[in-house]
Amino acid sequence: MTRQQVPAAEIAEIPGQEALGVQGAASDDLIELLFFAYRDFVGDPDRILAEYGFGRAHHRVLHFVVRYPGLTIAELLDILRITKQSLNRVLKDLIEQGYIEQKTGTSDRRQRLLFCTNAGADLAADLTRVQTRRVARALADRAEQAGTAAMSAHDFLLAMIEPDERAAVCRLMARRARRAA
Amino acid sequence: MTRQQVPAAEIAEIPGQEALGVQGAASDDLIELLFFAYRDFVGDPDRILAEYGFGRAHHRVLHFVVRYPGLTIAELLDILRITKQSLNRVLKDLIEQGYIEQKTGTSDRRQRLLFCTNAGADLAADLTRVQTRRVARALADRAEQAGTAAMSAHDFLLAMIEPDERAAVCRLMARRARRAA
DNA sequence: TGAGATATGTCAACAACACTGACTTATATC
DNA sequence: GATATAAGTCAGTGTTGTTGACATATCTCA
Repeated sequence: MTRQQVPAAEIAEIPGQEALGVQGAASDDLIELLFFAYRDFVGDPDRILAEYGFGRAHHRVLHFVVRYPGLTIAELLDILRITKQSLNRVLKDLIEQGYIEQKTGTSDRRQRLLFCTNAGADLAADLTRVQTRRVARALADRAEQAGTAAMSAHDFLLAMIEPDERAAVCRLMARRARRAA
Repeated sequence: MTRQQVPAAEIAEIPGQEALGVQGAASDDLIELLFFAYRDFVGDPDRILAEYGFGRAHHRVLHFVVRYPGLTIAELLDILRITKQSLNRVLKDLIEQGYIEQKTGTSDRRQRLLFCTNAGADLAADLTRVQTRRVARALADRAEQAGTAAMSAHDFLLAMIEPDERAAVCRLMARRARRAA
C-alpha cells in the first residue's frame, strides 16, 4: 500500500549513465526522502536530550567522544565542522555536568584528550538505543520487501521515516507521480 | 583504498533478526554515516543560499513549494514540523522578494495556496542541481563497487560524503575496527 | 635558548532558526 | 448566529551557529 504509489522505486536497477532523466527524478526523490529520514532520525534523541537540558549539539559531541575515546579538540572540530567557540559552549556543559572528562595529552601536552565518564557512556547508550532501533528496523524492513533483492537507498530512507508518517509521505510524493503521468 | 578499511560493509547480507549484535554495530555505523552524509548534503546548497541572503529554512520551503504547487500553509507546517511563526518568518522573505506567490483557495477561501514564481523555480533548480549531482554521483558509484551487487545503505551514505573527505571518515571509523579486533 | 608555530580557551557581539503564549481576522460549518 | 478552522502577527526566549580579537601553554626548529 505504500511502495506502489512511489514512482521510480527501481532506481538502483538503472545502470550508471544511461537514462539520466530517470536517474535525475530518482535523485530528486532521494533528496526529499533524506529530509524526511533525517527529520525523524534526529527527533528520537531530541526527546531524551530535552530531559537533560541538552540539545543536538551536545548529542553530537557526546556521540563522537563515546565512539572515539581520546579524541582531541582539533579532531572533533574537523568532524563537526563548527567553530571552536561553538564547540566550547556545549563541551563546557558536558564537562561541568560530569559527562565528559579531559586529560592532558601524553605525547603533546597541549592537547586535551576527551573521554566519557560512566554517566556520559550511559546517556550516550540511551541516545544510541533509540537511533539504533530505528536503523535496525529500517534494515529489517528489507526482508519484507523484494524478497532476496538487496535494499536500495530509496527503500532504506523510506524505512527510516516514522512508520505512522510513511503513508503520508508516500501520499505526498504520489502527487508528483500523478502530475507526471 | 577506502572501502576495505570500513568494517561491517556486508551489513545488507545479514538476514533480519539473526546476529543482532553485528546488526547493532552496523546500525551504529549507519548512524554516523547519516551524520556525515547529511552534513555534506546540506553544505552544497548553503553556499548558493548565502548569495541570496537565505538560509536552510528558506531552502526547505522553496523545495516543497516547487515540487508540490498549490500546497497550503497547514500542509507545509505538517511537512516541515515547525511552528507557524517560524514558517511565516521565512515565507514572508520569499514572498516579499518575489520567489513565492500566494493564491486564495478556491474551494476554501481561508486557505492560501503556495506557488513558485519563475524566479523561485530558477533558484530552486539551482539548489536542486547541486544536490542532484551529489546523489546521482553516489548512485553511480555503485557501478564501480561490487559489480552487479546492489548498493547497500552503507555504500550509499558513504558515497554521499564529499569525495575528498571520504578517506578521512573511513580512517576515523577504522579506529573502532582496530579496537574491536 | 629564543622565535615562531600550534592547541586550546575565552570574551563579546551577532544572526538564523527554532520555541511558547496570546491574540486577530477571515471564512466555513452546523 | 455560535463555534471551529486557516492563516497571520506581536513579543519574548533559547540553542546553535558565526566573526573577530586575544590569552596561555606547549612544541619545534634554527
